[in-house]
This record gives sequence, C-alpha cells and structure tokens, in this order.
Amino acid sequence: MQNVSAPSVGRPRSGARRLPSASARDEILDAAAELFAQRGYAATSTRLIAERVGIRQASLYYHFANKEQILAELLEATVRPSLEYAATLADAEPVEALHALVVFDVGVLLDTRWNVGILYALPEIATAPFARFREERQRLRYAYRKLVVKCDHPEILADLVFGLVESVIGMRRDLDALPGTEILQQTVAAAALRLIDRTPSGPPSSRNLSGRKVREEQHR
Amino acid sequence: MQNVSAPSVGRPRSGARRLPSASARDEILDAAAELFAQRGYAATSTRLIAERVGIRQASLYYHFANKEQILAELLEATVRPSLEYAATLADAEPVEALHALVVFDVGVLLDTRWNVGILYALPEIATAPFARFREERQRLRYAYRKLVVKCDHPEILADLVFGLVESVIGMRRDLDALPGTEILQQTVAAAALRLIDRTPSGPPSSRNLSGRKVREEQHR
DNA sequence: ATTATCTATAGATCTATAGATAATGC
DNA sequence: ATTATCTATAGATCTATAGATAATGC
Repeated sequence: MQNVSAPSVGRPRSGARRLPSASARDEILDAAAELFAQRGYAATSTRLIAERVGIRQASLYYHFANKEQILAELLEATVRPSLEYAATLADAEPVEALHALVVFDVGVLLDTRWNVGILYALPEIATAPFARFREERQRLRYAYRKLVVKCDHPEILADLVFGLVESVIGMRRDLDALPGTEILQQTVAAAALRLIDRTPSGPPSSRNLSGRKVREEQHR
Repeated sequence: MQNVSAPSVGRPRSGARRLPSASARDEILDAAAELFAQRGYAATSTRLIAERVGIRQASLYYHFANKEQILAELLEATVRPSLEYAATLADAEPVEALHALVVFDVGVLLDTRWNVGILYALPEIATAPFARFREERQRLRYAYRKLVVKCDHPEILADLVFGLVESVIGMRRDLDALPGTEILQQTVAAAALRLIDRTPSGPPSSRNLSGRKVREEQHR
C-alpha cells in the first residue's frame, strides 16, 4: 500500500496531525465525518473541523472549495460501496441477492469509523450541492426494489426493507450497547426476508407463517 | 372548541397572520416545524421563522425563551401521542397490541401537517435541552420491546420494528408519491408481524402458543 | 394597566479570500 | 519553483436583550 503519510513539503502545521498516516484531505474528511454525524452540518463550523485536524480554519480551503464539498464527498463515499455491490447482484436469484445486499449494507453502516449513515438524514442534503448523492441513493433504493418481487405491495415492501436496513443507523446512534455486526447482519437479513414474505394469497408456503387477521385500529 | 384566534390586544403585527385562527405561539410552532423539517435546526434562523409567522425576529422571544425551546416543544408534542397510546395497550394481547401500536404510530407520522418525524434524527437533539424528549422516545422504544416476545432476538427485533415504523418518515421525505395512510398503516403493521415471526428453526406448531390467530384467507 | 408587538443594536459568531511564509524539490 | 500551510480580515450573518409603542381592558 502506498504511503500517503504526512508530506514534509509545505509550511509545517500549527498543531499535531489527527491521523499521522493519512493525507490532509483524508484527515479533514475524517474529522468532518465525526462532527457532522455528532452535531450536524450547519452546527459544525469550519473552524472546529480545522481544529480537530490540527490546522487553521483557512487551510481547509486549500483542499476543498467550500464546506459543502466536504459533506458531498462523505455522502458519496458512503453510498457508493453498497451501490457497486448491488450492481454485482444483477443476475443472482432475487431472494438470495436481497439477503446478500442487506448483509453487505448493514455491514457498511455498522463498520464505518463514524456513524456516517446519519448524514443521509441531514436536512441539508435536500439542497443542490448534494444532488449527485441523492441520485446515487435513489439508485440503491431501486436496486432493493428490483430484488423484491412476487409479493402484494412490492414497492412498498422494498422501501420498507430499505428503511429496515437503514434503521441500524438509528440503533448505532441511540443504543448504548449494540449487538455485534455479524449478529445484526444476519438478524436484519433474515427479518427482511420474512418481511417480504407473501401474504396468504400466495401459494402454500413450506412455512406456516404470514397471514393473520388482527382487528383494525384507527389512529387518533 | 375554544377560539384562540388572533387576539386584538397588543401592538398590531407588521405582516399578515400565518394561521388566522391559531395563537401566536402555535403559529410559531407551525412555521418552525415546517422549516426545521425542511432545512434543519441550525440552518433555520429565528429571523426566517418570524418572517413566516408575519412578525419581527425579536417578537419570537415574547413567546419562547430561546430557539431551543421551540424545537423541544415540537419534539415532545410529536412523540407524546404515541407514548400515551402505548400506555393504553398494557393489558392487551402482545401481537394485537403491537399491530395496533404500529398502525397508530404510522398514522401519526404520516398525518401530521409537516413531516416532523424528521426532527427525531436531527443531530442537535443529542444536546442537553432535549433530554426530556430523548427519554420519552426511549420509553416508546421500550413499549415496542414489551410487545415483542417469544422470538429469537426479541430486543433486536423490537428495535427493528421501531425502525421499520420510523422508516415511513424517510419515505414521506424521499418519495414523490406516497401510498395512502391506510394502506401504509396496514402494510407496515403486517410487515412488522411477519418480521417478528420465528424463523423456521422454531418448533413446528409453536406459533399458536403466541396466541396469534391462525391463518385466514384474505381477499386479494 | 396589560399585552403583544415593534425598532435598534450589542456581541458573537461564521465562511471564504488575499497574501505572506516555511518547508521541500529541482 | 512548488507545496501546504499560516495570519489577517471583509462582509455577512445570527441570537438575544433593552426599551419604545400601539392596541385593548378596566
């Protein structure tokens, strides 16, 4: 692996390096990921990011055109692995492919150094600089939809599976103790398959589940 | 119902009322809900909220001690109905109660004037002023956990159901066309019940032990 | 007299640009 | 000469407070 560590060219930093073996650019992305996920985008000042990196605020602008570009890169880097993985599943049997995609996606969301999935829900991503990210995430949603077939409301159920997978972001944020990645991957994937199981209108299943009638409730 | 409309006492406003039949306080909450959900908390200035209400920025402070108080009230008002409803289900049969709670909760999240569920994911709620909201939401999570029993990983599955329900927030935010509330309520509730079903490894006839009704045919 | 607004502003930010400087590379 | 930082700062905010004012209520 190539060594991109602390270049000795350029004026020395005022502070210590955040990640001695990483490029300045990656140090900035790492600090921003931590802070954006913890405090939000608008609530994180460029000054604070710089402080965590060990440089002055203005020095950020040597590496990024503006604050938005930092978030855009983080977002795209987070969704892209799952999107690329989904592309490899095009020809696989749908149910097995769905299981695999869920396992992969949950793994990505749980094993990143910071809980960057939180960034997906930042209200700021609705703005123009993040259009590309929104498109890529939409494509991932469609990948899920292609794998959920032969059930009563395939699109709704696919979107629910999509939401189910991303619910691990909230668990990672809200729970003190999280189950291990492996357990959660298998549990969520199995839950997703049960979730898309056909309702009683389908052919007799080998499993005697699905289909029950419960009294209807009105909310409010 | 009491008429709290536009009091004629006090100096007149510079702009037109936002909600002519509501109190100034409720108008502020309504404008803030729209803006916080759309643009985030930190990215929404008190000046913009005031503008949407039809008053001057400083006038907000006659009704709220600070900006945080506005968000705190919105958050608590959103989670409280579901929490109160959950309390009424204490003695009900777990599976039916879970179905009912999901239906209710999805209904609340879909039928609010603004998609305030988005506020749950704002990174700012991790700070001190929102401790009470966090506690109440945690109690709602426990209500779900109490209703998910007799399955392999009850706590994980309960949290997944919790996440599944809240995934309608993201659907409402991201999708151009949303299914009707009724459809989504029933689909999510049914999906939740399938989700908590035991995997095939369980004993064959154990399903009826949970008190669930056996399969009934459902019209297409 | 009380209420609900208004105007004005202090003081604290915050982002991004301009230009200087301290290293290495050639 | 090039690179990656630094210092300094312009200009645009933003929140919250102080005190004035224009209504109604008594």
